[in-house]
Amino acid sequence: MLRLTKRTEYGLIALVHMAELAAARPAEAEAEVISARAIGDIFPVPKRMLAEALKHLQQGGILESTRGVRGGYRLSRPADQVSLGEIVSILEGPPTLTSCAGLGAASSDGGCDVEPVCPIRSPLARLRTGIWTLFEGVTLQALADRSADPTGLFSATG
Amino acid sequence: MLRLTKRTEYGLIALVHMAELAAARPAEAEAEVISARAIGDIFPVPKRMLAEALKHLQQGGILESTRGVRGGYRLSRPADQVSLGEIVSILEGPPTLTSCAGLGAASSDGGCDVEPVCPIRSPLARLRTGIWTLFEGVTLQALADRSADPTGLFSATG
DNA sequence: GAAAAGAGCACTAAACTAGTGCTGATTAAA
DNA sequence: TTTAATCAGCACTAGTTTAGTGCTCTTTTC
Repeated sequence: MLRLTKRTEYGLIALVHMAELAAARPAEAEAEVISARAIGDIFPVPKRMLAEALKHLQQGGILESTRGVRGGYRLSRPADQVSLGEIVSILEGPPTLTSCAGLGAASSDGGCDVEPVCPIRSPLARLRTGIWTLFEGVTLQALADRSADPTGLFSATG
Repeated sequence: MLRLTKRTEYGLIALVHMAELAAARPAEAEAEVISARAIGDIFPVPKRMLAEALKHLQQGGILESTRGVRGGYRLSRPADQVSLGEIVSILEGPPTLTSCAGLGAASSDGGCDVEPVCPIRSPLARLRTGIWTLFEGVTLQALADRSADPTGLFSATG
């Protein structure tokens, strides 16, 4: 039912928390690292899964990691330069909607028998683009600003 | 990865096909019924799964069924009065995005330990609304019009 | 009747998800 | 130099979901 995985949820919780910490700091101050353990102590989520998510986010370039005692993670970019699309894409791949509507188009269509006569391929591909656009337009900053509408669809500027 | 199920795909294929048939007919003409077998003969999809999808769509009120020889299904409403949101909602439930962000809000939150301190509940609920709005805004008619943008997000009127 | 078609229930196999176990590498601090 | 905190990597299990099939029953036209 168009659901994000738990790992993505945990990753998002951690990222939003880091963005909130950053917002509470003077803009010039360097971001301090925060360990997976520390985040897991704050939010009652399975610590190992949380660590998995953080690891992936590091590999995806959203987080920087420091190892060893007093190590941890921090955002590698300001929160307003990280999109939800990028986060979700790293943690569970880009939204595909259907098996045949991958971003790369033709490459992933090999296995679909319907493709030559499929009446929904093209419209669903456009719909997927719409969803993707929505995700790309939501920044981590917007997610962390709890009172705001992250999509911008319902605010005055829309 | 935010993917629709196969059953939903098959249901959409059938519905779009019916909408195309309707478009090729004079507006006043009554829609003829088309059997699950006939649709399955046109598109190379598992016939039984297709039948499952059609059955659900009938139960959901989008299709009318006629039993017996020469029976089958037809749209119970014009294609421009059926939204993709309604279709998806019938075939796999409304998009929830996260386990705790159900449409009914509080009722489905019982099992979430994070809820009291969750930093992403509210923003994700708004994002879910955005996706839902997108789905609600796409009509079956728009899906059947292959050259058009079903979301309306990228057309001149947007 | 016979055959075509939908309605309903139950079942299996494969894939995915959530979560855990364990070991290794790196680094600050005692 | 030892210790402990922390990230990094691999593999494994159990539960759930998804895809697809089997079978029977009812309805309706011919």
